[in-house]
Amino acid sequence: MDRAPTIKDVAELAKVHAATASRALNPATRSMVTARTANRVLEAARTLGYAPNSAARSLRTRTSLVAGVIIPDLRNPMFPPIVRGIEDGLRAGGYMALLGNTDGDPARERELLDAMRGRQTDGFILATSRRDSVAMEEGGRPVPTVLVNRRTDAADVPSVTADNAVGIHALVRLLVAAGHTRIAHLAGPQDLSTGWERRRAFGDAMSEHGLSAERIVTCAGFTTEAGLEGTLTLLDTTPGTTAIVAGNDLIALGCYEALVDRGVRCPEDISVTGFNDIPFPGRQQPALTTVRIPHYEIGLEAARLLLERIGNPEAPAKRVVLPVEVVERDSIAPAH
Amino acid sequence: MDRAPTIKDVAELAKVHAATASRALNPATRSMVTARTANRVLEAARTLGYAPNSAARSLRTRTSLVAGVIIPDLRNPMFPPIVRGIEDGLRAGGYMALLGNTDGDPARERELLDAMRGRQTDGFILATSRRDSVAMEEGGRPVPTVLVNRRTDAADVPSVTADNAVGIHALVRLLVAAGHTRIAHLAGPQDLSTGWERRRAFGDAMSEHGLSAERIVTCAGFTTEAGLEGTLTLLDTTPGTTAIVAGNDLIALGCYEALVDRGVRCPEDISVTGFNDIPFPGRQQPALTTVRIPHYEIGLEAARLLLERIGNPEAPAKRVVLPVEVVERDSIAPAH
DNA sequence: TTGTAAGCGTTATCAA
DNA sequence: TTGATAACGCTTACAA
Repeated sequence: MDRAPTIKDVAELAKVHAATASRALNPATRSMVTARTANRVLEAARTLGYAPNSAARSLRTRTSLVAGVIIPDLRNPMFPPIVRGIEDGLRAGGYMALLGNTDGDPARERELLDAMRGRQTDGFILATSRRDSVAMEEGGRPVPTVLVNRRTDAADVPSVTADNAVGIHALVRLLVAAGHTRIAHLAGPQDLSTGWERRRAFGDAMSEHGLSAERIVTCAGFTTEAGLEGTLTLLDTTPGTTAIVAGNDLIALGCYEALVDRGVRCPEDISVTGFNDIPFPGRQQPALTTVRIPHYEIGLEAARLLLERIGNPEAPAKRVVLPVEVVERDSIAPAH
Repeated sequence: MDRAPTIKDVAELAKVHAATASRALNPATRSMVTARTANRVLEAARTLGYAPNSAARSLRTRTSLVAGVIIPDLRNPMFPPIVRGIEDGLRAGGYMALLGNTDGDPARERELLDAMRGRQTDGFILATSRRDSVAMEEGGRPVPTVLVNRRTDAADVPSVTADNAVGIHALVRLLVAAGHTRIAHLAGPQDLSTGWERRRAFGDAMSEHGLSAERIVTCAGFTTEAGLEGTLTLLDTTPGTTAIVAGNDLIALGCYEALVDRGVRCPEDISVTGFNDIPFPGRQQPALTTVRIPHYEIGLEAARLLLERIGNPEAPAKRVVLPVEVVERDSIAPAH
């Protein structure tokens, strides 16, 4: 045998027709066949080491058992555990993941999406959506899609996100308990749900404590550089700030740098908090108080949702929100 | 149009036969067609938003433009940059990556390999090979495969690895320059090329400096736990050790823990070095002197090699070794 | 240069 | 319950 065995080879060995072999091989149709022939076919398949040709199957059934997973950059420590969760979740349904990075470039995202659809991908898990992104469709039918970590304003696409509001409320509570009142927020980009929800939650949390949320600077991105810039602006425009709630851990890191530049001590002069609890390259000084989000579980749940969605594309879109947990470290000190 | 456009739709719109459309669409065969018709077809394809059905193409051509990438665990910080490099390298050849994690389980690896082969994967990039792993074949023909980071003893499979020998030599030179002579090695598993090559290089480097490499303990794995265990054994069996060359960064981290347990100070009492320069979760104390390997480039080069291999499976197997760089931090002190 | 036709391996429909 | 047959969309001899 110098080529992979086909279902015809199996059928021949089992002395049945290819169609019968197909029925015997597929668990869903196995009941259409007598147990005896089913066994003969299975046995033949085993001895030949038969594996179905998925290209042929895809062509015929119009499904591929492959899902596209699109993220900004795998090197962002947010994503490896999420992607791992996705992979494990997909595996449970016999699916595999086709992975693509966009570096945040919408054009690149389009390309990837097109290329993956051309490859008969059955659905997508996207970590790249913006608040105004719209649901994909193909010939009037929605393409099964699940958003992960970020979501759109429109509620028509299923999503799995962390509980941003609860996380921010907990951080603000911690700061208030430490005596802070002049608390600022380094917001993330407002076209991303994460940036927007956290900013909104910050406003809500402040008013709950009878404080006004006026010390807000919006950063250009969820990056260290943007965090540095944002902090400098913040220090220049809102004197008296004693605590900063950063939009995420990277912004908090940039904040650390800016504080050092300006000779401001953390946490003695200004307390700082992050969000996400990503593993840091190298040392953080001081260790950052932040909100841990369940990265792996977010991915796992997203995969489950996608499998559901593929099974029933018309079902209402679930929006799953997973609980978070505050991790107290050394970046908060009592207000002076 | 309630279904994706096929090449027939394109042909119809361009008023040519499907075969002609196919020739016009494929850059390799475009010269068989007049420029005028080629343009008409391309134009028609664009207006319809045509994307070729890859299942049909795969079925016909027996290639899928998909490569399988198999790693132990994406959450190991070694792998994200490697995988990202792979993806970028594959993209250059129009390929995409199907990703799978094995958690180091050979059975799981077999499953993945089979599942991916069933999906017509054109080749594999494996980060999971052991020294005694054998080249895969299918019907007598080798399955195009490239090994990353680890390789087999047999030289018949292409691989891309970091220069383990140079890295270890540089570390030993650093320690010797700091006055150390009683230098120990916490070796990684000897069935992995990384563990074996580093151990061998340690022996060579020591003799080059006229020192004997007798203080060696082999750890059960490249993990923090194994590093802790190994260090305890080392301290118990080889008194007088003033420096430890750990098999990788995780082993070094375990070493740190063991030293703290035993009340030994690092680097004052014992100097420690790592390998890989992975981004650490949280803080390391003291910052680890280690060898940085070019993760991204390793992945990129592996992808290039795979594309070459797919193009010409019979060509001799290249074994690419990429240069490394020592990163001096705070975990080495002068010998007392 | 273009059209015709066959076939890749599977599964769904229809008939026996 | 099983077999025959057609079709999925594409590429490639071969013929025109």
